[in-house]
Amino acid sequence: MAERKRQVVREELGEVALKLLAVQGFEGTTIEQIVAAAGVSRRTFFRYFKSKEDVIIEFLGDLGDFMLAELVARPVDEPPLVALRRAFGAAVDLIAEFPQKSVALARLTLCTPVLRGRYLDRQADLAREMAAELARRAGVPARDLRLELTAAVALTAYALSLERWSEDGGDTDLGALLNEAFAAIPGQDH
Amino acid sequence: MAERKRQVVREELGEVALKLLAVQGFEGTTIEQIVAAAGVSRRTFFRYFKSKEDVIIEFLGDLGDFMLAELVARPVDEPPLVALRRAFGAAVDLIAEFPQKSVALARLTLCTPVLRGRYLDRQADLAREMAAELARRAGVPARDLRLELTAAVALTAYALSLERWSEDGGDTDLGALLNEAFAAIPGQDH
DNA sequence: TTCCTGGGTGGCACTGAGTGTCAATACCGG
DNA sequence: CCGGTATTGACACTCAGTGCCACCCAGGAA
Repeated sequence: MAERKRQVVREELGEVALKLLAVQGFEGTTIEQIVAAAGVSRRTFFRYFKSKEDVIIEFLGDLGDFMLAELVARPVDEPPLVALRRAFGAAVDLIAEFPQKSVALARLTLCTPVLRGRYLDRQADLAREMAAELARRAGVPARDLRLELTAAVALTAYALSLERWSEDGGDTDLGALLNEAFAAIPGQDH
Repeated sequence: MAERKRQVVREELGEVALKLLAVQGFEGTTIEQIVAAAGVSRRTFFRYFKSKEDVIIEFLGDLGDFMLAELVARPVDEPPLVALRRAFGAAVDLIAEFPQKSVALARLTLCTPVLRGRYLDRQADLAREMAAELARRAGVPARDLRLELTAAVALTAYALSLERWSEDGGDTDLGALLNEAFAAIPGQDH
């Protein structure tokens, strides 16, 4: 009951914030403006989000968790790059369901230094976790150099696709971009 | 003349700051403490550094510029990954000249979220610039997917080496770690 | 109905980063 | 010794983020 209300306030705050941030830019928008538009106090904002960045970044966190879960769900006999591509494909489908919101989010993240930093940080973390999962599947010890590099290059391919997609304004087919980027990864034909 | 003095103050400020930050951590150290130890005013600090982060990050920026210059200086007929490995090797030699300072810098950067974000941001930028240089050498249009992925994976190999090296406290041979990491990059044998 | 208890909220004051402004000062050539 | 330029310090300000406390408003117990 009270839990429902919390979720509603949180989503409302997130929506209002994204709208303002997308229009005025990250640095150009103060928390004061966000909470005024949402009708809550400044103090309450910080009860829902650790920082201004977190309003935007939490979407990325959720998406990362989703991608990792998809990877875990892939059959164990798939080669690493195939499993990664399919896992990312599922995430891409999720993104494509809300193209306008995703583009706004991506644009804001990519052109705001502090957000881009947090995004890349999360990506590096994800690469580590994915490499660990790939190691588990392959039955080799964690922190395998090859697998860490594989996860990193796959995530870079994904990031490049997303970047170009958001530059195009979300018009092109993100799934196709992803496949193209994965096809450009060297050393997977043997 | 006055230019000399500026450089002296800047270096003194940088040294004092690094010492304090390494001991107390990034968040745990205030600008107040740094300027008190350096004997200048808070305002003056911000005349030399754009932000607290910049005291640390500027070293990374210089190193990145150096690596890029080394890459440009490599013979054009070297394959991309070889040219990158050699360029990084030169940077590694530079790092190995000041192991204690480099380890402090690396540790601080890697375990402070906001600094790690800036570092990764810089690394992504560098990957883009290096890919552009590789494209120029190869005579292909810029923004080549393969080359961007190559640059990104090479920088990841470098970053992984640096990470393990700093975890070891700088005891191991960073150059050897780098070669090992590059050897683990898939798809370079043909 | 009354009490009272707990989660959510707003107000307030505080720290710390970062910026603009201005007066003072130090240093240089003439 | 003097005038101009660059550096500095001091002060005031904005904004992010945090701690604290009083308040309010449900819902359960007497």
